[in-house]
Amino acid sequence: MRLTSKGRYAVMALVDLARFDGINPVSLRDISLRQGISLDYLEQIFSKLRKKEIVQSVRGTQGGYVLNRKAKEIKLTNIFDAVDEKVKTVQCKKDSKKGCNGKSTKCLTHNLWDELETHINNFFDKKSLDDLVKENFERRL
Amino acid sequence: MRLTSKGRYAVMALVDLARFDGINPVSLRDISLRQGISLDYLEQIFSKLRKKEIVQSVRGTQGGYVLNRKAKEIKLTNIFDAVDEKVKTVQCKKDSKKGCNGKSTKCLTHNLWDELETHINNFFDKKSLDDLVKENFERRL
DNA sequence: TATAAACCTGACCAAAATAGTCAAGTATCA
DNA sequence: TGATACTTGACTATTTTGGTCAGGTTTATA
Repeated sequence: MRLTSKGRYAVMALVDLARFDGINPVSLRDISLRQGISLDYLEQIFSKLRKKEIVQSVRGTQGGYVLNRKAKEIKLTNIFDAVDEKVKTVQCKKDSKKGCNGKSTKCLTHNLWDELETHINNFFDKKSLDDLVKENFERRL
Repeated sequence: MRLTSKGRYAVMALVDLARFDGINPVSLRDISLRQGISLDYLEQIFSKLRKKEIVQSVRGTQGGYVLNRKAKEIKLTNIFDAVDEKVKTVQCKKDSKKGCNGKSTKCLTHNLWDELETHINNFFDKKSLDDLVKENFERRL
């Protein structure tokens, strides 16, 4: 099981951006340089974040992106959801015609994976962007 | 983030096997048929489980596999570990020469991923094979 | 002791997902 | 009217996954 870069990058970029929340837009170029993430890739990611109304774009010179909601109200769940980073434990859910592995019944461990998903999602539901910014800020003192 | 089949199959197969714990060896052929997992793939998986002393093989006719420890003492962590299913959230750890993304410092979200790993591993540490067998048995009543 | 059942090993491979790059725009501020 | 920055979509190399295939070896039992 692994977390993909897309999800990680999205969170990193948003933490970077959140530090300037309310001050001025942050350009992707700056984020790219500071976080070491390819600009082109960031654009793909921010396009999705914008569609899900997590950020707002500001065009033109001195433009960039700003948060569309308070950092406290942006949960990691929202971010992962926006960039299609999902916690997938079983395929069975995809085509509900079949059970698991083509059987008509649930596989022996079906409930387990459900539990695990819930467990992980709980973690993401609790954490807000604001939490991350604060943690990071405290660490620097 | 997704869980790979290898980890899932390993757990499914072991739950299947654990139901006959102490009675007689279970052949991979039987598990393959019951769980709908390719025999060849099961062999790969059980080879790893045996090396980590989670199961023991019984050769010859009527042979198969048996648990090498009590089901209660086999945690999911052990199983995942055996089949190289790891919870990987950050790459940074791999080459400790660099920080994250080639920076000399930890990335803004490094602690977050560490926390997440711990959170997930806690879940796996608590669950034993025995728990799963019981849950499954109760569900059938 | 022959043979079939079952384990064991390693090489190989196709498909999917990932992690981007590249190109060609459009909008807007200064 | 540039320069800056967002916007979009197509494309691609690499890696991982999820197996298959071939050719063994070992051992119980008839």
